[in-house]
Amino acid sequence: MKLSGYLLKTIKETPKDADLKSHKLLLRGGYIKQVGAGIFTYLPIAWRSLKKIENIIREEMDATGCQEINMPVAVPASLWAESGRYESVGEELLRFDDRIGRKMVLSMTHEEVVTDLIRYAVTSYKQLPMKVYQLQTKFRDEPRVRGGLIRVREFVMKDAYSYHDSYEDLNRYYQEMYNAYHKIFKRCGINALAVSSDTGMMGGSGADEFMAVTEAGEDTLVICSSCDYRANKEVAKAKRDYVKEEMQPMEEVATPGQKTIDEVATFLGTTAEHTLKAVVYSTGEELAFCAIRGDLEINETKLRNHLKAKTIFLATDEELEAAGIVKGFASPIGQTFNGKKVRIIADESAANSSNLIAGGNKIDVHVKNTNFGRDWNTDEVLDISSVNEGEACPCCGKMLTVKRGIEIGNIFKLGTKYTESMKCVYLNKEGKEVPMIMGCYGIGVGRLLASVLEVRADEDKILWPISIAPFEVELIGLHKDNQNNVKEICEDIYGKLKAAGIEVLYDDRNASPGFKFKDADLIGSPIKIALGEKSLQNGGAEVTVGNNEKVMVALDDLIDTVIKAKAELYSELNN
RNA sequence: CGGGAUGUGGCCUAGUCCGGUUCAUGGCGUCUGGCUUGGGACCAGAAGAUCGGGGGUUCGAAUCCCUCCAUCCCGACCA
Repeated sequence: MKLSGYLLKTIKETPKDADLKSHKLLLRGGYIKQVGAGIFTYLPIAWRSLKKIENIIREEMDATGCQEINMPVAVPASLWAESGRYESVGEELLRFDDRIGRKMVLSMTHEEVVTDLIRYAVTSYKQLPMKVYQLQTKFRDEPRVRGGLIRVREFVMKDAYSYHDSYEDLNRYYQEMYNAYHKIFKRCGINALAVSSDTGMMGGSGADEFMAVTEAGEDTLVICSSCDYRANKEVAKAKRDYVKEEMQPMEEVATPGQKTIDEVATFLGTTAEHTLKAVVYSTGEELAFCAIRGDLEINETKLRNHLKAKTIFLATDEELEAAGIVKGFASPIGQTFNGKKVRIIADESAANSSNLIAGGNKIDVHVKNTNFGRDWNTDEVLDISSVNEGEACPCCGKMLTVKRGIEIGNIFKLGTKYTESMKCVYLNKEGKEVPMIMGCYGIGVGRLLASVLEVRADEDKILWPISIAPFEVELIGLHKDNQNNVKEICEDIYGKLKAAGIEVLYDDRNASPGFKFKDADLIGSPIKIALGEKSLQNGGAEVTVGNNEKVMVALDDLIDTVIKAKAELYSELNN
């Protein structure tokens, strides 16, 4: 490809809307053009990279026996009604009516459509397992887009779905996918970290997320410094020692104006971990009165899952008042909640610690030496706490560390959530009708592209892994009006590179050298050839491979040198 | 949806508090001509803006007020 006439528009100044490194680079390099919030056009260089990522994914999916299909974006709402998600999913599912008033949705994921296909096409255990995938546009009306391609509303996703006749087989294939994912990301130049995760709106029994570790990430990861324990903070656990001692008699103390945990602890000359904190959440339908040790925080994901609620939020002052809860001085002890039904939920930390200082349920009063079981009680004791950096690993007890990550892929064990509701059944060996057992597996293609930049790029320079570079090689022609045949020589080299099966972008424009070099820094080819009068005087062309120093290569050796460098760059990625 | 911010030629930006000689500054980019080819050259000329939209106050509005919209950031949410 020659750069003259190529649809590329680089810019010097960073558009003010961009904040993240990847976003700035993608805009400056002319990879993407924003059309609306979270909606982008991809220019040729971006599209080339995306296609390469897609092909890597294809190869690895095919290798697991997954078959490529294509499903529609606009689908009848009735399918989503079958699974129940037409109602249960929020406004990120874009719903609309077609011309004769039929309810439609823009697919944000395809469990319903694919399950509709499988229940039609697969009816016997002899056909299982069945695995399909697609690379296709998703639309999600995200409440908040973020960071260029990191979080968008319309994007291409690889989504794969597998159907099995047993959990053993699902687990086996899940592991195969797990391995394939690592391979895909590695081939794209990223060492992804797999973490245990929440199943969210997908439902099901287990899930892992693949994370690109970077400060720009939206997710918080809890990672053991010693063993293999890794989890999204949403589900992470910690091993905690609780203070167990002989129960002392309860004692009311005046704590005028001391509302927060820290204030109370300081006022009474102790520390937050000897206190009991009450936090009240609402689902909109019921209140959850949560008791947790004062130094810990509620993990809203854990709580929401336990409550089986779509959303939860801190109870409003009105809700608290109606239930007779005294803000700042509340505790589960002797609560009547004005007769209202309020669930008391105890974090393990609160239920297992002795002699905690709790609220007195009266203004300016706290109570010392409160104990679960003796002074208050509930059937709902579980872990609803957030893990903090430095706590002990639940597996090995060593220190946990915290990092940020971008979720570039995820895999779910769905079980029978969709196959039951949509009657996706097969006949087993006994001739009995049974729902299939399902898994699903996603990768955000554009997000992966942006993540590669977040992880690998400099502030103003891109160096793509060769596997996903828009062009493997850029030939920078430094010539003016073909003086001393420099242009002819470049054309010749360009032709030979192409003939050797190398993807080369030839900068043949009539621009200044500085201009071309700056553009090359943004196009990010891992192999760059600078060829001009000066290099010819020095014996040939300058070749720069990756981050290495540039080397002078005689023209006769140039093609071989590039072929060799290319092979080495690929093998580094594949190991 | 809550909090914050911003909106001025294609891009970045001055002017906005304190209305009026700037009915709009400068740079980048674009176009024409010249010159130039090793890190975003130079010279000359040109095109390009109803100052996000609407309404209001005023003799007069980019500037003040109301309202709507859009975009970004934080939070909520997120297969």
